[in-house]
Amino acid sequence: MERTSEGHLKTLLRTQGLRFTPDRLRIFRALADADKPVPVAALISMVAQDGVNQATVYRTLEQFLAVQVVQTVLLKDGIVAYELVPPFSSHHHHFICLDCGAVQDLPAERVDSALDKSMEGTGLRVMTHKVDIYGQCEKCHTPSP
Amino acid sequence: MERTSEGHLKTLLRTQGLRFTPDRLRIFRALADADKPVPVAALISMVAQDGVNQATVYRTLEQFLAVQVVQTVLLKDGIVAYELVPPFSSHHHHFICLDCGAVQDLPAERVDSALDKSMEGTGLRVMTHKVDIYGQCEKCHTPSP
DNA sequence: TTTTTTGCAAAGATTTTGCACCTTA
DNA sequence: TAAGGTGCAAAATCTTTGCAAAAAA
Repeated sequence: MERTSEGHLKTLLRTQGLRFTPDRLRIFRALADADKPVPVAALISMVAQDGVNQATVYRTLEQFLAVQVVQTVLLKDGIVAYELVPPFSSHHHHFICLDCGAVQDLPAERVDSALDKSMEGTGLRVMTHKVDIYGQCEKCHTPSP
Repeated sequence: MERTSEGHLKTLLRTQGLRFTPDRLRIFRALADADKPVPVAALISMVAQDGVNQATVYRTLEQFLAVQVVQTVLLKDGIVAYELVPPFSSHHHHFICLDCGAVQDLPAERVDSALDKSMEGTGLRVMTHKVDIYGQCEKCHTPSP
């Protein structure tokens, strides 16, 4: 049986009563290739080359969000971007540079356990979380003329 | 000298070459009163009662964001909301219910220190961070017919 | 009095929709 | 062939702008 990420997408979509179509796969691949959060506008132009209509992108993102294929992330200046979530990508956190807007992934383990511990006994049922750290990346705080 | 939050806002705005106006104060108060992240649309209607124009809300949020009076937060379904940041509000994290969308603040200490530790030696200059935890609030996972 | 802010209403963008046609399962 | 998905273009929304009048410093 298929063990690829795309195979898993196919299974997941079908399980949810959705179809595995060429357009959906193209959108999925664009997100996988980008390997960082992508704003809708950027995603639209990325897949436009493959002939995917923008209405399809909006509709697909809504579905992907509903079935947990993607999640939204806030970039600098309040721009919303989309990225794949586990198991389509690794669980990680973000470092967002407030100067240049670059986003880099951070391994999540260290923070995760502290986070879990801090939620014990709250009566809240934790399903997932997002940690975004903001500051200056190396490039932006390195001395320059 | 003034020690109130509004006094501080006044000082901050002036320091940044911005003016302390009635409309800006109204918007600030609406956010303070809400005491939780407010989507733009909601903020617009809240202050509309006080006669604040919607263009003013957009312009003010942009300035408040620039001078760090507010920050953006992502609610369920990718809705962007605004909330005051320290020292205008306490530093905290969010718990967002994936069922009903309710947001509640969580004390931040426990996670913060783990977070700081995890960033040591990365070469990144941390300025702030956001931690959003998603799951089901008590109401939503309490047994019901 | 100088500089910024605001209102208004129009312009521009972004998203959503309806419906006929095409695909997947 | 039944249930979804997609394209298209219009409609509905949401945001931004220009400019003249009003307000802050």
